[in-house]
Amino acid sequence: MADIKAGVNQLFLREEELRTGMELLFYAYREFTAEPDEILAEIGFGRAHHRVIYFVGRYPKITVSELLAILKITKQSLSRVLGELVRQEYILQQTGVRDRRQRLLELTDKGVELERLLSETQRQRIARAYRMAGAEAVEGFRKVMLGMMDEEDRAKFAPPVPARLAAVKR
Amino acid sequence: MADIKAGVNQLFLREEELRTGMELLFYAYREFTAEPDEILAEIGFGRAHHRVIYFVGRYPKITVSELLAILKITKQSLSRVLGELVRQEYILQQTGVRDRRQRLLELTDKGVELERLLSETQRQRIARAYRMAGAEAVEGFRKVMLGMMDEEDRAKFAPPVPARLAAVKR
DNA sequence: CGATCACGTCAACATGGCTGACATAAAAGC
DNA sequence: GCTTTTATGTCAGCCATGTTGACGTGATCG
Repeated sequence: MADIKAGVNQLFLREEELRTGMELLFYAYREFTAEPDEILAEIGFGRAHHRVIYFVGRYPKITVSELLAILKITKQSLSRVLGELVRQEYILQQTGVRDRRQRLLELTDKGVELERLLSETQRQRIARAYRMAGAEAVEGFRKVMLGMMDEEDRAKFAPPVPARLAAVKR
Repeated sequence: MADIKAGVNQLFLREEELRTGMELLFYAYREFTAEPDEILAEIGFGRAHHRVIYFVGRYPKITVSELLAILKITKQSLSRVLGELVRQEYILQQTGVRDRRQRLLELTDKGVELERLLSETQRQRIARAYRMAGAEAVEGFRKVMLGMMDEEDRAKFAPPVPARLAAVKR
C-alpha cells in the first residue's frame, strides 16, 4: 500500500518535473528573443534577419548553402531576408575564389554594428543567468541542452576539433 | 605582456562561452518543437494550437484572460486557434459560475488525447536529456533557465506556494 | 444606473515559413 | 568537349500566426 502510493507519487513528481522543464524552455526562449525583436521591429526587420546576421557574423565567409544547413529553412525563405540585408549593406557577398559559384557572406561594418546591438542584450541576459547560477550550474545547463538535441546538432558543439564549418574547403 | 594576453584570452573565452549559450538555446528549442510540429501539420494545426492545448491541459478551468496573460498574444490571435479547438471539440468552454462573463476552458477527452500525443515526444526528449545529464546537471539547467527570465515569469516557478493561477478566485 | 470588465468578432496587414517551377553560370565527370 | 550536377537566384502563390483598430454584448461593480 505504501509502496503503491510512493510509486504514484514518483510518477507525479516526474510528470511535474518534465512539465516544468518544458515551461522553462518556453518562457526562457520567449524572453530571450523579446528584446532583439523590439529593436528589429524599429528598423523594419524581423527575427529571421537577426538569425542570418548572427550566423554570418559567427562564420565569416560562410556560403549560402552552409547557412541554409544551419537555419534549416528553404532558400526562398532565406533569399528574402538575405537579399534585404545585402541591398541595405549589412552583408557583403563575394564570389568564391576556389569555386566561383559560391557567394561568400560577410558582415559589413554596418552589419557588425547591428549584430552587436541585437545580440548584446542576449549576451548580457545569458551572462547574467550564468553569473546568478554559478559555474557548476552552467555546466549542467550545457549538458541538458546538449541532451535535448539530436546527434546532428550536438556534433556542432563537440569539444575536440570543432568540426564546424571552417574545417572544410572553401 | 603576458597579462594583456591572458586578459584578451579571457575575453575571448567569455565571448565564445556566451555565443555557445545562445546557440544551445537556438538549436535545442528548434528540435524541441520539431516533432510536435510535424504531427500538428498532419491534422491542419500549428504550434499555436499546441500551446493552447498544453496550457489548458496544465491549468484546467483556466479563463481566457489568464491564458492570454501566459501566452502574451492578442485576444484576436488566440481567438482564431481557440475557436478552431472548441469547434472541433478538443476544448470545452463552460460559463463561470461565480462570474458568468468568464469562459472556463477545459480539455475534452479528445483534447487530452491530442495533448498527450503532442507533448509525449517532448517529455521524452526532456526525460532523455535529464537522464543523460544527471540530477545535478538538471538543477543547474533549472537555475540557468530561471536566471534567463524576467522576474515576472520567474515567479511562476517559485517553490513556496506556487503562486500560479489556481490560487486566485475563479 | 453608468462604468468597467470579460469576451467575441470583423477587417486588414506583416512576417516568415512553405511548394513548385524555371534560369544561369560554374564545376565535375565521362 | 559535351553532359550532368551543383550553387545560387527568382517568380508566384499559399498558409500560419502574429499585429492594430473598431465595435458589440452581456455581466458585474460601485
